[in-house]
Amino acid sequence: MDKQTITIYDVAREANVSMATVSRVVNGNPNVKPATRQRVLKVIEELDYRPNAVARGLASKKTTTVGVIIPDVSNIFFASLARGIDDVATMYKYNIILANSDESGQKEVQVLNNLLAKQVDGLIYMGHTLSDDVRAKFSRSKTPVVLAGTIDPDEQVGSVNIDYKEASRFVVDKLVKDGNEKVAFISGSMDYSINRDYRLEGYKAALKENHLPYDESLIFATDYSYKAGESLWAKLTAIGATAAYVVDDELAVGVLNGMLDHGMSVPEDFQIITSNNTILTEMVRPKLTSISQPLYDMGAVAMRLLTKMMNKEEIEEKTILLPYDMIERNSTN
Amino acid sequence: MDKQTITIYDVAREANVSMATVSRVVNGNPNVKPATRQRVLKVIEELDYRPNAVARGLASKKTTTVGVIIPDVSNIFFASLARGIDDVATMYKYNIILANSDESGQKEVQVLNNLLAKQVDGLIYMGHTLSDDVRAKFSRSKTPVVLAGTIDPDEQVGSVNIDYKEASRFVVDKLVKDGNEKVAFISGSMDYSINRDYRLEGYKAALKENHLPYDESLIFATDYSYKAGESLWAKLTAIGATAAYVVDDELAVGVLNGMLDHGMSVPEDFQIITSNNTILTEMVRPKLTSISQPLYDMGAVAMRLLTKMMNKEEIEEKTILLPYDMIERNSTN
DNA sequence: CTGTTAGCGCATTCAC
DNA sequence: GTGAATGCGCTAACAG
Repeated sequence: MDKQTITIYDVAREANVSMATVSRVVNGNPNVKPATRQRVLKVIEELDYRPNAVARGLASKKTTTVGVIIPDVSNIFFASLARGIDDVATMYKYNIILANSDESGQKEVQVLNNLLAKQVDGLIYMGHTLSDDVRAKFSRSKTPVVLAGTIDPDEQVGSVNIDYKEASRFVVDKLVKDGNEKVAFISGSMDYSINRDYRLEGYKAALKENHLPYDESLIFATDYSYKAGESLWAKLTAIGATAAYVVDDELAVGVLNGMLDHGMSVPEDFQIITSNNTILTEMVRPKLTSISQPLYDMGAVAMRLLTKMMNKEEIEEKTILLPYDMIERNSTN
Repeated sequence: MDKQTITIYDVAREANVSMATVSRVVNGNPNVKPATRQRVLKVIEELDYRPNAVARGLASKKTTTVGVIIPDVSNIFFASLARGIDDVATMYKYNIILANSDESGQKEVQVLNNLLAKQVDGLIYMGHTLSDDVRAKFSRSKTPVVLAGTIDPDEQVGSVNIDYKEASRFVVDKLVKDGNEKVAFISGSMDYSINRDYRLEGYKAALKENHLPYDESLIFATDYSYKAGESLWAKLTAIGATAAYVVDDELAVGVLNGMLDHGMSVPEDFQIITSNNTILTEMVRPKLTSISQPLYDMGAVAMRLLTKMMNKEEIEEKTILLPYDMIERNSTN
């Protein structure tokens, strides 16, 4: 039942060298005579020898794997980030242990312990918010951490985001300038710092700039789901809102379809700008105008930053803001 | 720079026992006197000791991690499977190393070597097809393998799917019975066994049952993309097709929108049934009728099967077919 | 350039 | 019940 496990000793014996030499050629150490290098390489080929990464990890204290904590892989937003992460990880010879957290504090802590036990060289964390438990563990651990698409007001660890406040201000300003005096802010939980301290602040700033009053009844805090959005049309029309900035695409599609299914026209009666520019925005009719976050790039940059940290390189700035954009489609004028 | 690395020896010393005893309590070995177990547990708590999984893996030859090869995490179809896989993996105390393959044979082989080097206890493979290289590696390796949502005509390794041929036959039959005499088959590459040997066969079977001729000009083999679908409307209408069975949701949405954007009505002028019942089918207007594959469950069952294989349990049947369904929405009559 | 020798942290016999 | 000893496969000094 034992699988043909070929070790470094087998190679050493066949090549008439010591295991140290084999180790050297495997690790690209230059201190090996070309001739013997060739010989060793040949034996490695013949025996189909593959270094045992676990033993390697134990001896070198490096596993070349990073832990990635993600709320839910089947959420396109996070999955896009994950793809960027994995591509850069592969580029730098790292593997990724992917762990779903469901945004549950308890599960996050458990997952984190697990990842740390597996001796990951670094961690990438994604989520709508960062619990105190988790933040505490991060700062206690010596393992480098980077947040991707995730806000931490403390800025104790690395992070890669866009400027959410400014992006929010920008699109709300557009909505107002296009003639909407009652612009709704449709968001997920206000417990999330990103919604409360960044996007809502941007929303308020835009109103202020345009000398419009802040009206709390225009603020909708729900969950990030299609269903939640679908049921919002009644309240929105009742209150006289003529436009909305929505913080999540599925939610926005819900709002859109709720409107359409109840006889409203978009953008004639109601205008919508959403936040994530996922492919959904192109698939619905009318297509949705959206802030465009470079999701793939955010993941990629986060992973790149992490490689630098793991490599103990100098980091110029560990809080990175990537440029955002606004893609105008047919849900606005 | 060394992180406070607390080992089993530290615990042993503090608890006045040997490291063997600590190992026993950590691993739940019953041969430990309750009193000393308590003492050890207490010290573990105090020192915040966390067993090093790498050392454990080297000593026990088990890493409690499985490799998952996925074409692209940001594809909702595979991501849904991945979510099911991870949930069950977590349930059985396994972690997942996720690796994107882009369906590239070369990358797959590389990824596979990598995963094997990391000593994963098992492998789950997803993809539209299984290359000979990869299949060869699977049968040569002693590491258990399960395919999820992936066809292998050989049936040498475990697999979890739905009955693609039957599902295809079923929906095409419906389309025909609803009065469509020219039903298009819109597929990805015919190099993929799943399209060529299963779905197309189901399509042919349905035609035959209904005494309709097989017309090759109704077969469209393109790639799985929104854009590809969007441009198909001209050919479809030119040939007089009044309905289509589409093998991928993004592709189907493309077909739908292509039709609508060019003045056709769905389902009045053209009916569509798609294959994966992802959330996309609910987000477009009209909503798409779809075969429903239990994606999450397929992933979950695949992982469950793998745990059995890793545990060397008896497997009654390693080629599992899960039930499919058809969800009728508004793209059919 | 190459070989020898220690561990890395833990599971696992084998004694006691 | 518990402890001492061995080895998993490899990296990393240290000699030579």
